Order: sequence, then C-alpha cells, then structure tokens
Amino acid sequence: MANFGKAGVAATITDVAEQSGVSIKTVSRVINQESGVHPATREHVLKVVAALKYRPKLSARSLAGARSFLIGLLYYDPSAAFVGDVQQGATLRCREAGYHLVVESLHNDAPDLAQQVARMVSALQPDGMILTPPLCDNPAVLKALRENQTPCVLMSPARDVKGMPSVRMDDTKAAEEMTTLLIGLGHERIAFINGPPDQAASGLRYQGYVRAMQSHGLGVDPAYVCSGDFVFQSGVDAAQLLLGRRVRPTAVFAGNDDMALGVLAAATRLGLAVPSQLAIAGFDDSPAARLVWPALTTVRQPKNEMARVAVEMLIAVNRSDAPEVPEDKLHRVLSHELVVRDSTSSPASKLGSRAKRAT
Amino acid sequence: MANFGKAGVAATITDVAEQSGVSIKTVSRVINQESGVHPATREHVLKVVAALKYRPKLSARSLAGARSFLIGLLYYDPSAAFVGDVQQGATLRCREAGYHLVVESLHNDAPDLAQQVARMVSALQPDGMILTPPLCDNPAVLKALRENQTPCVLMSPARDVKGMPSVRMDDTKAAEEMTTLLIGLGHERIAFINGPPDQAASGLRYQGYVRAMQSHGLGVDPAYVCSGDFVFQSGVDAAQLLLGRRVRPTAVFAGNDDMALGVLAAATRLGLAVPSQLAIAGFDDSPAARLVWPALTTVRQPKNEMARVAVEMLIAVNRSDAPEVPEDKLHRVLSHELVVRDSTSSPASKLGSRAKRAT
DNA sequence: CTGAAAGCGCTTACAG
DNA sequence: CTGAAAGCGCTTACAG
Repeated sequence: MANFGKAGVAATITDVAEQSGVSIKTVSRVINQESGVHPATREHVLKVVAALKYRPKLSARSLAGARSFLIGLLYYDPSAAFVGDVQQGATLRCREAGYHLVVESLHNDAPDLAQQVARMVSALQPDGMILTPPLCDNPAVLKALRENQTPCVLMSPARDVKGMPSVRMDDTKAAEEMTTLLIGLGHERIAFINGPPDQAASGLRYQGYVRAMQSHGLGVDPAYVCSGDFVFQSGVDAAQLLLGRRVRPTAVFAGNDDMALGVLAAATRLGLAVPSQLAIAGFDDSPAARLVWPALTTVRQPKNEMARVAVEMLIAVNRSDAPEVPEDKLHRVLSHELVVRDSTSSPASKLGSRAKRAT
Repeated sequence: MANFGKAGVAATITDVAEQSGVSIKTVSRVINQESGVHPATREHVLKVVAALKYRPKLSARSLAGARSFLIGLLYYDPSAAFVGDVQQGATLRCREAGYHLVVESLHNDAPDLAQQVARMVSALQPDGMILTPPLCDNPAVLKALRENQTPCVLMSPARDVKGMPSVRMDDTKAAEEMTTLLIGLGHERIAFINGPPDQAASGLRYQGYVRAMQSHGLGVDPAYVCSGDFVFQSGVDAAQLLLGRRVRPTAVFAGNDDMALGVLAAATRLGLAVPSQLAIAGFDDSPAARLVWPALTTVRQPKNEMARVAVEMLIAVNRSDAPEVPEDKLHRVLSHELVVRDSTSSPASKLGSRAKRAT
C-alpha cells in the first residue's frame, strides 16, 4: 500500500496517483504542465499533490527523462565581484523555473581542465552551463562542453562564437559614455589606465575612451595612457606615473574599479583633493566602490540581468519544442548604467562654470 | 549490444561490465571503492573504466542509493564577503570528494522560507546543507531541514544547537587580541563601534574588546563605544561622533570592515592622518580592506577552512559506517589570524617610543 | 483525454 | 570474492 502522508516518508508519484484515482502518467502530465488533461482532473490531482506535499525528485526525473533541472555556473576567480551578482541573478531565476544552480570553481590554466569539465557534465548531466570570463574564452572548456553536447551560454566572452549563445554589455559604448561625461564636466586632460591585453574588456574599454576623446577633438596623448592589470597596485603605480607628469591630468578613467581605487589611494596619499584636483572614474561598480571616500563614479554592468537572461536561454533550449534560434538572437547585449558618485566633478579650474551650470 | 566508446554516447555501468567480463555489481563495487574485490579484478575494471571514460551518473546513483553527492549551500546576503570564500572552499572540497555544490540564495525573512527550503531539499535530496548566517539561526529553516531529515552544518551560528554540527571561529578571542594589539602599540583611548544587536558576532566581538580593555586596567569609557549596523555609513556616522569629542580616541576598532572603512573615509575627509593621528582596525578581512589607503588592519576569518570542514562533516555523516559524533566534537572552532596592515601604528604622541621598540 | 508497459542507470539485499 | 534479481521514481513511446 502506498504512503498517504506518513511522517518522515516523502510522497511519490505513485502515492499521488492512487490517492487521486488516476494513473501515474496523468500525474506526470499535471506536474509537467502538459496540455490535454481534463481541467477537473488536473485540479483534483493538484489538490492531492498539495495535500501530500508531493515534490517530484530530480534524480528520478533526470534518470528517466531528458532534463536534469540543473544548471551549472563555471567561474575562475571567486574574488571577482562579477561572480557574486551573476550567481545571485542565476539562482533566483533558477528557483522561479524549478531549476537549481550548481557552481564549480575552476583554475583557468589547470592542465586537466578539460577533463574536470567533462567529468562534471557527465556526472551531473546539467541542462546547461553558464561560463564566465575567462573560462568562456578557454578553448579547452568549450571543446569539452561541445563533446558532451552540453548547451552553454557565454557571459561577456572576448568574441562571440558562431552558434554559441552569449550575453554581454557594450563595454566600448559604456567607456565612451564615461569619457564623454568627464569631457562634459570640462576635463580635457583625461588619462586612461588600461587593463591587461589578454582580457577582452581592456581593449574594448580603451577603444571607447579613444573614440570619445577623438570625437570631441581632444585626441589621445600617449603620455596619459598607462597600462595596468586590473589590480589595485597597478592603479597606484599608474597614478604615481601620471601625477608625476609636469602637466597633470585633471581626470583619470581606470579600466576597472580596483585600479580606480588604486588611483584614489595614491591621490589621497599625495594630498590631492578628489574630485576637485583629480576626478576619478572606474568600471564595474564593485562592492568596494561605495566603501571609499569619495565614493567612486563607475559603470554598472547588468550582471544580475545578464545571468537571468542566460538561465532563460538555457531553459528555452531544453524545451522539447525549442525552435532554432537565429544567429542574431543568439547574442544578447544588455544595457549598462553610469553610476555617478562623488569622485567626479568639474576640474578646479572650471569650478565657476560648473557652479553656473548647477543653478 | 552495449556501447563500447561510441562517440556522443556516454558509457554506462553495463558497458563497463560487459567489456570487463564481470557483473555490474562488481563494477559498482570498484566505483564505490568497496572492499572485497580481487585486486586483479579491480585493476582490470579500472582500466576499462578509463578506456570507456565511464563516469557514473549522479541521478542514477541518487535514485538507487542513499546518497545524492549533492551538498547545498544556503545564504542570504550575496554581497557578504563571507559567502564568496565559503563557497570557494566548499566547491574545492566537494570536487575532491566527488560531490557537487548547489547554491541557493534565500531571503531570511521571506514568509514562505520554510516551504522554499522544504521544496529544495525534497527535490534535490542533498546529502547535506551548509547554512551561513543569518539563515543558520533561523528557526524556520532549521525546522524545515529537520523535518526532511537533511543533515546540516551551521557556520558561525549565534549559538550552538545541541546535536547539530557547527563550525566557527572565536570572535571574542580575536577581538580581544586585536584590542590588545592596539594597547601594545601604546593606545589608551580606544573606541569601539558595535554591530547590530541582532547579530551574534556583535556581542561576541564587543566582549573581546571589553575584556582586553579591562584586563589592561584601561576600563571601558561609554563615550568611546558607538553602535553601528555593520554598514559603511554607520561607520562614517560613528566616526563623526567620536572625532567630535573634546578628547579624541587615538584608535578606533570597528566591529567589521565595512564600518572601519567608514571610519577611514570620515577621517580622510576631516584631514586626519591615518594611522598616526588615528589608528583604525576592522574585522573580516573583506576584499575592500586591501583596496584602500592605508590598507586596513583586520581579522581574517578562516572561511575557506571552515567551509572545507563543513563539507567534511557532511560527507562523514553520509557514510554508512558513520559513527556517532560526540557532542564536543560536533562544534569545531578554527583559528583566526590578525592581519596587520597600514591603518594601525602607535599614536603620534608615542611615536618616539615606537621607534625605540622597532630598533 | 487517459493509461499500461518498458526502461533510464545505478544500489540494495540477498545468495553463493 | 562475485553475481542475479529487484527496485529506486520518474518519463518515454505507444495504444486506445
């Protein structure tokens, strides 16, 4: 005899079927929201499901069917502010859809990376994978996933791969907007601190800076362009270089927040007033951006939203009626946001004109 | 006929058994490292496993057996620096043991929290759950988990629950050590910024401060004790209060890093030199602690290690031969570390004596 | 609109 | 030390 709500023993589909007086197939139809079930039957089954607190077990569904209701999130650098928001958006969207998020931290340069990925997907059989940088640009990872026929979505990949879904923001446009904002405040000597050449975002952001400077007739002075590596200390170093120039820049736009914080630290140490003597802007809206004084002006990536869209795409792919997605719908670009805080203002030399504009 | 390594089709236990000339039961024994298999047989099976790239599917193991090889991590505040490190330690330990980490972000005050948890565990059937604050102190969560008979480990709970495993550090001792460090540097007027009363860490850390002050005959001046809420702004506010006193403190020990960063911001804005005019110490070693100038002296929680231990405990519980764990072994306390950076030094008034000590 | 049968890939409980 | 049988709780493919 079946278990009708005994304490400590979870109900199964058989319990629900017996209690409802229908076959397990019909219960299955109701659970999976399939069409072609008499409304009255459906309602009745649903009542029994609630009464018995029946919850289908993922392992059984996964073993019998084509879906595991598991989505994987692969990341490399856990300290990256990026991951936190992405994960948050992903878990919430997953829960809404009855999916669960499995996370795995991998070393981008591990020699057995492909094997680790292969092992994971064949054990877990996830319905899809979300890849964050730099893993989304790692050929070994992509190959392993392809071989195991696991659908995936690339988050902010260096370049789009044909046929492979991706979600990103427009780094170049955002950097152009931030630079234009500084120009609008009256800055002309705007320095830029670039990220490492092997990260796609570096080049894209630099391009945006260049584009804005040129389109406003300011040109790019090589003396005002430094190279960094997206790490705090490189921002400090770059700032020391820049602030040691005979003619100082009045604003520094750093390729990411960590470097911008380095600039802020260096400026503070030198006794420069930020933003009046030196305006500083970053990129990422990392948690630390609001934990300093003055709070950092920066670019907010729609990480949460990007993650939700990624989950969405993966769920869609797994539906039996999934239509072919045309190439141009495969690569989503979400809109960013400039977050103007206290580290930017007009240069001291133009404070008068700024006051005028404010009134 | 079975599949001997056909492309695109994953090998099953049957494939391995046929190819090895043994029964699936024997393959199962080898996979699960059970004793009582002839060494030669084991070796041969292992070779076939490798050749066929056989990887047992979690869903099948979970459905047939008592283990799911899934461990859940429940957290509330994703921005909490806490979660990142915990997760990192947990995923790595999980991978080593062939487990996988499923993460879920929950609102601590959601009305249907218990149901959300119940739904998750009955669908996923995880072998265990790791609960981070404040969820580990939430009765609704604990009740739901108990009812579903899911083993769990509490990370830094407000108080230990009898029979329920926990992992923590000694907040009081760490705070006492940090205060003693400041006293050793020559500080006597040491202010403390407390966290919110509903968070266990607040009281524990405050106690450590009090203990150190009293044991050094300094006593606790109520004028130097502020209440905050573990958020940046409350650190700014407290600092403004403290630095407005006729006789200023020479050091501020904040109950966490975010508030310490608020103190740093306020001090910087007021033109106070840190650390010479004001020493600042925090607690947590959050990522931002090293992204400011001067870099923050703080307490490093062994989060990574705590997570590994938590996973360890959960895996142990699930082994069939799991022995009863005595109550005193159920609550692990791991050792912390004082991270002395640049935001602390002797007070300006005693710099001479400090220089003496340094030589 | 509904159901009976087979089977997913493993582990359990038992037998030898 | 090894294996045959049953079964975990679902979905699939088919029939009516």
